[in-house]
Amino acid sequence: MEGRQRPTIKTVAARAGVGRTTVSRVINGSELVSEQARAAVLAAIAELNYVPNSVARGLVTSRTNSVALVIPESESRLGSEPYFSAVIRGVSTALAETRTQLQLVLVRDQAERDQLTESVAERRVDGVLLVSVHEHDPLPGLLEDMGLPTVLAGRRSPAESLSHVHSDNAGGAATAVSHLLARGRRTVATISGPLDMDVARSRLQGWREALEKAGHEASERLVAAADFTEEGGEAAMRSLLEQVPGLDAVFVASDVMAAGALAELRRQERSVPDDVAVVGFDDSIIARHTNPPLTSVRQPVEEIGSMIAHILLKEIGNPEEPRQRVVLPTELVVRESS
Amino acid sequence: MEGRQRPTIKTVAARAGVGRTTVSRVINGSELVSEQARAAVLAAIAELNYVPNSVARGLVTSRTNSVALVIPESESRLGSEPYFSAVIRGVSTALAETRTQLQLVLVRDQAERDQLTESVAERRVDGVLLVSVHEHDPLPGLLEDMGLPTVLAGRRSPAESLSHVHSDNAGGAATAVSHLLARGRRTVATISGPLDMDVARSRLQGWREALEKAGHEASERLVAAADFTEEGGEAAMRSLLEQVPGLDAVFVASDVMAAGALAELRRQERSVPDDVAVVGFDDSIIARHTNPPLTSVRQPVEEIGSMIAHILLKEIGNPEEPRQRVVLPTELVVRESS
DNA sequence: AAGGACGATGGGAACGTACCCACCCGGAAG
DNA sequence: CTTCCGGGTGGGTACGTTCCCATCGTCCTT
Repeated sequence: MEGRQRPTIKTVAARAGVGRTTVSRVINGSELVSEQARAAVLAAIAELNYVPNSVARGLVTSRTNSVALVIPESESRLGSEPYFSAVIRGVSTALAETRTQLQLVLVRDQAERDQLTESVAERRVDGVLLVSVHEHDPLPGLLEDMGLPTVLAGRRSPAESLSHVHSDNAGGAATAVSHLLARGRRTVATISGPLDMDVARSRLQGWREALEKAGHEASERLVAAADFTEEGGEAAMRSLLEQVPGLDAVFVASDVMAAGALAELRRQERSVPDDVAVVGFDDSIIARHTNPPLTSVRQPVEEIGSMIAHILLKEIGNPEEPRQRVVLPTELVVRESS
Repeated sequence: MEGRQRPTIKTVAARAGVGRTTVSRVINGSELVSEQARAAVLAAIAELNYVPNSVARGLVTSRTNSVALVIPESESRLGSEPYFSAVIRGVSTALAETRTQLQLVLVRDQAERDQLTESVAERRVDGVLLVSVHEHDPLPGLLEDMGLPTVLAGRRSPAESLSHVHSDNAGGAATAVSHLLARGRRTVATISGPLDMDVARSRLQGWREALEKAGHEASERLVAAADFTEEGGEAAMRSLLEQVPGLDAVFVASDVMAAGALAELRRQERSVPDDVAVVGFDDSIIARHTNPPLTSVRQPVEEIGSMIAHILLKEIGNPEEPRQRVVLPTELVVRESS
């Protein structure tokens, strides 16, 4: 009794005393079927415990009802960045409504990247969600050329041609810097992300604009770029303190880097916020637990996730759908570090 | 030129001047094909840029080359617990070697649970990985009945019948408690996880054994159960301090709960570690950032992930494979909270 | 020199579904 | 009473692959 064959549409048809097509119509909710036939089919389905074979269906419809979420990051980041988890949650929520499967693809090295493009070429997914894109990443263009619906969380550049969703990075950064200035800080440095990422450039731009608007000079000496890791933040803070010993505030483009910066400040016995005020970005879990708790720019990450999923589903449904660019607002959460 | 049809195996066969079967043989690495034919086929594949259609293949082989990773948790946990991210990384690493796709399924409510069982019934995956199982979770049994290869991270109970991998929870907890006793603590309380989870019971058991081995009484008054959340940890700490005001140490069954406990201790102006020593479990990123940094039991989470994936792949390859139970060692990481 | 044996090959069938199209039948319109 | 129309129905076919089996040489054995 164990290995019983799964019933097929043919079994159901025989049981219900109708043709295969009628069963198919009932399953797919067609109107052109009599009440009587529908009832018979439904009963047969229930009795036989029939479930349509989605692979066979996919073969004929050439749809897989699954999308890939691609996270192209070095190993260290998925672990430390709650950002990715939140995106995953949002995507999963949006997808759950439409019975679309989520394929998670972590791309860490060239081998995994090749595998991804091959998997995409095999048409195992109907569309692709891309997170954390770098400026010269070949993947988005590749997907675009293949005609596969693609939506980005973030963008390669302000001229991004694919649909994308991101938060108001420049605005959030500017708010953070204005907040620091409003508290009387004079010399606001910044630790930026990798400058081949638009998200890093935008936050840097926000810092610059806020300073200039307030009549300060946004000197290059006040900028240190890092790589969104804790160690990177630490090293950047060290370098800033060397370059500009008199700084009294720093806007850090991510909480994880800010945690590193705080560690370095502590090591150099600079008190936070008395000597140096610090503001992070993301308002991730870490922000609440640093010493002192970190003021941070909150971005609606989960919403970004659900929104890219929604847009992708729409583009899968209709490839002619116009591309969308969505910007979501940020919010400053003030804690004790500033 | 945009919407060109993808080449099929038939196109390739015609191009190479051979039959479909020969092409299929070349693709699947069969030995029974002449060098000459193989070369012709390979050339045709390259020229046409042919990629096999995995859906069609799946239809006949009834294999999808994808496995599901099911994370059945309330929304709050995937975000806060680096545990899940680490498992995902490990699984992804192991799967990448074999070109197996990873379907991520977040199960948060009944609707998503129904969808999961349906998706499994549709045979869209070759096997299932289950994380964070509760004692009376119906899902593992359901999967077992369906004959679908299933491997757990953790176990429902010590009598778990499915293959599973977990860390030495009891041993890790005992080490933590012994460490506290060795530092001269007299009254070691504990905050446990939900007692319908084996992982929580095992850690509680480790606490109990270590106390008894040292000649202390493991009184029930020293135990407060929480739900692995920060707020839960906070409330549990509060209740312990009410019950046992004289406690001088607490072993907390997760870092996230420990962070909550630290917050409550701070509020009640108990100094850590001077008045109360605290040890957590997981050695997650949070442990390094609490105030003070948290002593914690490290478990090899990423390794758990890659191991469950490996075992699952083996069972998919051969369903007769004997069930495995793997226990991985833990390690105490001492920081300033103890 | 004839009979196997074995490597190489290709055609047919099957996997389970959706869709095209032809068919049947009853009621409304002429 | 015939004709037409359209709702309801089911058989044939296609989707792209793998596997079974039959066929065809060629080389080795007796």
